Amino acid sequence: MTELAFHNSATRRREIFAPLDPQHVRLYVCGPTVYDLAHLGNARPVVVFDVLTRLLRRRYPRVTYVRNITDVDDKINARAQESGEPISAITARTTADFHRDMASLGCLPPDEEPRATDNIDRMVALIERLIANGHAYAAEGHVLFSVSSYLGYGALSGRSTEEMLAGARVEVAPYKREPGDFVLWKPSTDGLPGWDSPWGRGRPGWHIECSAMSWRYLGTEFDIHGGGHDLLFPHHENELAQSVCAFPGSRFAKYWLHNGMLLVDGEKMSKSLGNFRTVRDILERGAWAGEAFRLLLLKTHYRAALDYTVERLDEARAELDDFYALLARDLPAPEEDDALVAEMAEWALEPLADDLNTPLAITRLRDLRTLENVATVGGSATNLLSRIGRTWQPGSGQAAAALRAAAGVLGLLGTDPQAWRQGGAADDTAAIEAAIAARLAARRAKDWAEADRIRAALAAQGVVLEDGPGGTTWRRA
RNA sequence: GGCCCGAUGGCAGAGUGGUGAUGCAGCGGACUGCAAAUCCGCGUACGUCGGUUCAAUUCCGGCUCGGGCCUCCA
Repeated sequence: MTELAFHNSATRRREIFAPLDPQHVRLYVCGPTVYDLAHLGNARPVVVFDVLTRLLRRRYPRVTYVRNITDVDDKINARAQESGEPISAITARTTADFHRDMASLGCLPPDEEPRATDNIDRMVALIERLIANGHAYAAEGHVLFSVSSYLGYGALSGRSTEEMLAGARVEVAPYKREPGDFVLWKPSTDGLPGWDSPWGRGRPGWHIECSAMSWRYLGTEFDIHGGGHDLLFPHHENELAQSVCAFPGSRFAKYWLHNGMLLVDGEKMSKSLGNFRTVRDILERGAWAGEAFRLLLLKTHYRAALDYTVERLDEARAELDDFYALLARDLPAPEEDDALVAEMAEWALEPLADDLNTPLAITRLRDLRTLENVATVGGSATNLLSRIGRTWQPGSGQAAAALRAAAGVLGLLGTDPQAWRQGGAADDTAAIEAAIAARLAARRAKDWAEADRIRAALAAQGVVLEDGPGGTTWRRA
């Protein structure tokens, strides 16, 4: 099997993946701040790292995937103040919405999903270590990380302290020793969530929670840290600084993976810009929409920017229609250990080993589709086989089985094909079948006018007929 | 202003130092009573100016344009 290689943001180059413990791969991905519905941009890392995790699971005996829930944050506080809804209600509801939306996109839950508020003691312990190690200081109820105490600061995001100050947009506050120092702990007034600590009643800064939760579930060193590219600085830079300084000699994450931004009209989709569309908006388009959006995301390499349009969503849907048309056929099922099926599936997935090249893997899925169509419906795959350098002559059902297996690793094509094609209002199924039988009778009698009239009537109610060698099948448009 | 990334045919999007993926749309053919589905075939591309090379879309540099980060942000 081809060895895995990923682009490591920390070194800005492609590196062979060698886990710290080949028996147990560990990864941490930054999760949502639960104050509002997830937007399309929020969904990208969830889908991307879902595929990565599925890939790792089929190659390593054990994988632990941790993704946090940030349920203490000033944006949540602000939302509660605006709406009057209690914080706990907002975070509980938003977390449930997030789970539902991500499941609709075919994402499996992480192994651990810690909440920040359940790990305050860990954060306090971490901050105490940082103070003891001379990397943090308390001032006016705040605790700050001293950036100048850590020589490696800026290495991850590739910027020097001078460069960061050149922008001169860092917040200057009287309690800071240096402008670049960032908050680990801050005081809370009575109306705000707070926890008792050695520095008084307060709440954690944003960055410290990920350091605390990755430490708890994965230890001081683990394999992969993922997240959106916009988190590289300052969030991940600060996380790294905190963790390495709290545990001298440790390296924190070995590989840093960052997904590119999702754009709309050429601009980053974000809540602060107000140009976002929620996942829920997409899902409301129909039962097909979740998987179509997932395919849309995976048709672009994870590190590239992706411009979202509704046309692309429709295109992804049409492509899934074609895949499901094939899978809906009554095909013979190959043996469990069919060698050709395994070989074809492995070939289709091979591109994932090269920095998660999902677009190329999807191209190979299409090739498997053509091979199955040729085997089942007829035609020639000579040029296709020559292009891919293979001599496969799969029998009916073999390429389809490989397609199913390979697509499963991408989290695609898992829907029941009949449900995909004929889902929706189910109470007219008998009437449709009856109409098809009537049309068949008309065709036998060569009454083409009547046959076409029935077909047109069905089309008017959104039902498309397909006359195949095995009889007539139908789907909803 | 600083740092980073990108620029491929009508659209989307891989990849490669030399015989130019793939999908959608378009065109032609096979099949079909006619369609649909399916199969086969066709066309247009590598932002720009230089450099290296026998050979560059692919490597290097300048320029232009676009995006991201530097502040909450997936």
